[in-house]
Amino acid sequence: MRAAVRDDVAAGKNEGRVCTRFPPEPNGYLHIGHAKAICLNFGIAAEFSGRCNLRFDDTNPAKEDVEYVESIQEDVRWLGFDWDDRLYYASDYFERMYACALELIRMEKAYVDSLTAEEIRAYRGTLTEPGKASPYRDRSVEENLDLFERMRAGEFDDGAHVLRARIDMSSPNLNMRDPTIYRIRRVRHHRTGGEWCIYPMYDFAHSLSDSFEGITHSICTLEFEDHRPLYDWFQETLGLPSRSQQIEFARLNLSYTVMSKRKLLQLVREGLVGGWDDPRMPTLCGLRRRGYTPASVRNFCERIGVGKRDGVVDVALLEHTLREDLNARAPRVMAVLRPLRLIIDNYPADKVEMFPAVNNPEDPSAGTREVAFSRELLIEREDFMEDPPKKFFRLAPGRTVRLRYACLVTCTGVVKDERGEVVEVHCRYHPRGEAEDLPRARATLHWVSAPHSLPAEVRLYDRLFLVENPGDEKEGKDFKTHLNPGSLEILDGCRLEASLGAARPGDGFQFERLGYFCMDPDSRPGAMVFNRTVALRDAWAKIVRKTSA
RNA sequence: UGGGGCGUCGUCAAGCGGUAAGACACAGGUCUUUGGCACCUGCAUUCGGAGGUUCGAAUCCUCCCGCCCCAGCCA
Repeated sequence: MRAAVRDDVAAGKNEGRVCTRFPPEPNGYLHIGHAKAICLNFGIAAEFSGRCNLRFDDTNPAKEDVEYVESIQEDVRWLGFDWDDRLYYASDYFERMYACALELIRMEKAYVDSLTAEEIRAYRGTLTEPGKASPYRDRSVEENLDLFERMRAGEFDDGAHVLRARIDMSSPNLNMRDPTIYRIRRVRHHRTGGEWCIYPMYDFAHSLSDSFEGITHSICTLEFEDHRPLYDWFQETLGLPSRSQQIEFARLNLSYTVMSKRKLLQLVREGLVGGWDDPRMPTLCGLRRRGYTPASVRNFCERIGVGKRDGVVDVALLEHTLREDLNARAPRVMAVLRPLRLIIDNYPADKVEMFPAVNNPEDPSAGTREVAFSRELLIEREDFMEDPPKKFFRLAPGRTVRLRYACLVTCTGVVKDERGEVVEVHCRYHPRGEAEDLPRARATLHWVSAPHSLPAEVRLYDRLFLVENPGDEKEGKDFKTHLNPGSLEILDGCRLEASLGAARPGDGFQFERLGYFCMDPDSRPGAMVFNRTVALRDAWAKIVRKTSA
């Protein structure tokens, strides 16, 4: 891909100029598949010191809406790209396109067809049989001009006539069998209002728009490969001064998720997720709410490469670029998701100490903060086991562990409720001097001081689907049958260290030893909500998995 | 049985006639006040298959096999 562009530049094509465009249709939210296209178009332009335009392909008013043109701009900006003042709309070119259509009619390269949609389909032929000419194919230029002008004037109902390019009804490429280029749609357009009642089709509009904008490289996905001859035909036949090279690439597929607009829309419509920005969605707004950083998405797009092979990229790679970025910049903090009371018997009840804690070991400039320590602490329930297996080296009766940034403690006993459940762990701490003589603690636990901690709700997310390729609906299996019932787990009663009281929605942190979390916009004063962006890699979980398997 | 594409490690992906990069995943190990991070090691005698050309082929030729896309007045 880059090589092709490089060759064109080297060959002096377009005077070495490079101009690309990202052309979304404003009929849905952008997802990570679009991010690949965005990074490609803006990336190539930047690499060859060219320009990349943002152009809305708004030629089908029945499906489009301003809601989408706004969200799309927000998402592209969030990803970190800038189109300066080059924000365009295909609808801005309607008048010029109409003039081009008139021109095609005069050249006898287009005609008004009055067949019904069904008839046109029947006349088109099949994959193996050629199509046959419409009885209206040889209308005179005058009649075509008259009819087409009256189409624009609004004299006909939807579907009464269409304008077709006059190419070759027996072409083995179905796209060349006199494709429709204008249809009547008496629908208000979100930008042109009631000005038009005929709208151009994609192939015509896209080819012309690219030429009008001086696009040198028109990057699109594989399914348009068959359209390239038609794309070229419009520019050549009309003798447009600016020609562009269409280059195709394979769209992105991610394991354990779906990417088609139709399926994503279905998830939203049927309430299977909370909305377009549900943190489990692969939409850019969903990823943003989940806590993904723009850099992590960009790096991901960089690493997957670009080719014409359609495959499925492992989400593990996305998670890797995410952790890589978050590890470098997320402030560390201590939070306990499933609290277990830990009492330090030899620590005075009214004493409170402040210990300095490192904000980010990967970034010394992030500094330190103070965390409160007291007799009553809360630790993670899964960090204590009454009867630990061999490789478990966290807290257990008689065991000594380190409390991060604080001290060494040894478990002296437990308190159980009537059901035999451990509800309290008792320990003895080792003051400096004594601690040095102890054998090295094999584990370090995170904790919070019970009286100083803050309550919060934490939402744990997992992959939305249970199978690698849920979109593959062969054998009639609906993709929704693969939904993961455990993709969202809500934890209440979590306790956070006091410094989190200053967090704001969108802020991301590493909850030490647990994962990366970010504050959700659902948070209210006194009722914080955090989303788990991604868990830390977990060697212990791997051991558990292996020994139980 | 028409046309257009694509087949290199579990997953992406370099390679463009000179003897298989890299990343993720995976497996071991070192380090460690995060069982995180970092670091080290291992991981395709082989490039969908079979022939052929060549001193030499993943790269060129032939045939075969497999997968994807196209019959919207959607994009």
